[in-house]
Amino acid sequence: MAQSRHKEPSGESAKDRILRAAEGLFGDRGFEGTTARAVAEAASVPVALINYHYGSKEGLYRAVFESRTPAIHDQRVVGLRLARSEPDLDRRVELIIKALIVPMFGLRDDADGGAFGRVLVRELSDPGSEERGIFREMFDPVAEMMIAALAECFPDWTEAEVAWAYHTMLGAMMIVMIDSGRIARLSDGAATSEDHESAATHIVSILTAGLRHRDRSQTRGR
Amino acid sequence: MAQSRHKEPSGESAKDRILRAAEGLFGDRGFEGTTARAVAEAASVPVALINYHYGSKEGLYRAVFESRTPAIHDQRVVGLRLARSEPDLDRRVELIIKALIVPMFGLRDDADGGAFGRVLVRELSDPGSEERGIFREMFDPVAEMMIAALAECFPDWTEAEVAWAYHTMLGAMMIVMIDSGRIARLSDGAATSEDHESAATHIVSILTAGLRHRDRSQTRGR
DNA sequence: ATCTCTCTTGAACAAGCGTTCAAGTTGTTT
DNA sequence: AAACAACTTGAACGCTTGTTCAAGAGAGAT
Repeated sequence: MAQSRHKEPSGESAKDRILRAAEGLFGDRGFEGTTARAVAEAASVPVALINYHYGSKEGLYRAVFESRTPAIHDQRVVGLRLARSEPDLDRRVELIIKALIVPMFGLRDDADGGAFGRVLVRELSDPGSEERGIFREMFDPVAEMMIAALAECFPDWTEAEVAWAYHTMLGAMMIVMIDSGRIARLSDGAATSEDHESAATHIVSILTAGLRHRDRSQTRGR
Repeated sequence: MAQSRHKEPSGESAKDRILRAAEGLFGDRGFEGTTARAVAEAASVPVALINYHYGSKEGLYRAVFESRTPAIHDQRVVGLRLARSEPDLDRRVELIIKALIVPMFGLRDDADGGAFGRVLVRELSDPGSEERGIFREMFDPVAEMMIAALAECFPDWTEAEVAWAYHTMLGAMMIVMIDSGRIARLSDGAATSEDHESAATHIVSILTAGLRHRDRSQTRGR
């Protein structure tokens, strides 16, 4: 039996319920805005259980990342391997962009509901993130792989050009992850971040064209 | 005399010192992560003065937006008017993108140090933002103008295509505003968000090409 | 039945939170 | 000089925060 020795009436351990509740609340209210008691109530457990299982509030926060990151990492690596097997460089660019974006948007399908995406962007927005080192540990390795793959597509680009290409992609992805209705409001419902499939199609098409056809006369050699 | 009737030994009133300190702290630690006492200490005033001048912590938060938004708004409107006077639609696109991005990056030059940019992205990431309505009040009107200007450049595009073009631009801008060193780290210093002029050049060139040359076969008529 | 180990519980802790209040200061007006 | 209004101050308020603690519950091993 993979689970603990205790009974699991609802099919989910208290420890897991805490993690799932925490993910949702960290996404909605941020790390500081989320109280241990709110997590406990959402998970239907006493507050003390959080510290028993995760040591501290920050321990719980890290656990949320550790629970979601590996799947995203793996999907990106697979997507990147697929992209590298495409000999046509123009089509390979599109596959690289998809390898970055699709695993992230896929989360919105899960029970997750996009909560982890919001947690992630919040962590990226926080200058204190550098101290915690979550991104350095969990995301920088894949990021370097993606940048390297991009550099192979454009052998004559400068390092800065490749770097900004990657971060432009990242930024475009971010806005879908954090949107909570403004995109739909501004477009009268014509576009919505909840339809991630459509969002991915639009963004990928713009980014792909942007990388393929960018004017380098101002940026080359800087 | 534009100032209060009291003496201004340091050339800046206590009320302004509070506002400036608050902007920095809200940017670094977020709304919930910033304590009234930290703001008071940074501004060298007693805590009580915050509530006297701004009513509450949230009142101070709104005041930060009210102090920065008008200048950005005006610069964007001017940039947009300039863009509309450009008859060549291909070149007009680039001017519209610059009208969005340049006023925002310009803040990094000021004593501001990019703090307001971080406050802004944090507010956008917060689902509670919809209740507060800061974006609806202060940013949606210009956003609608920019989307309309974009639609004029591409008369055959669907509403969704225009909407996603705008939000892709917005996302790319965001990542520069919130970066606190990761871009430089991942590129070994070849790219840095502190050099906003270079950042703007790179991002504008990618976005301009992305809008001009995007493949619409997947998005047209959806 | 007893022991042991893991998990769970409610109560308590000190520290910090945003806000309020009455008293004091300062420059202007009467 | 007395009254006034705007601003500043330090202390205090009630409340919430993350964390700790000792006691209890439940299942497998002896």
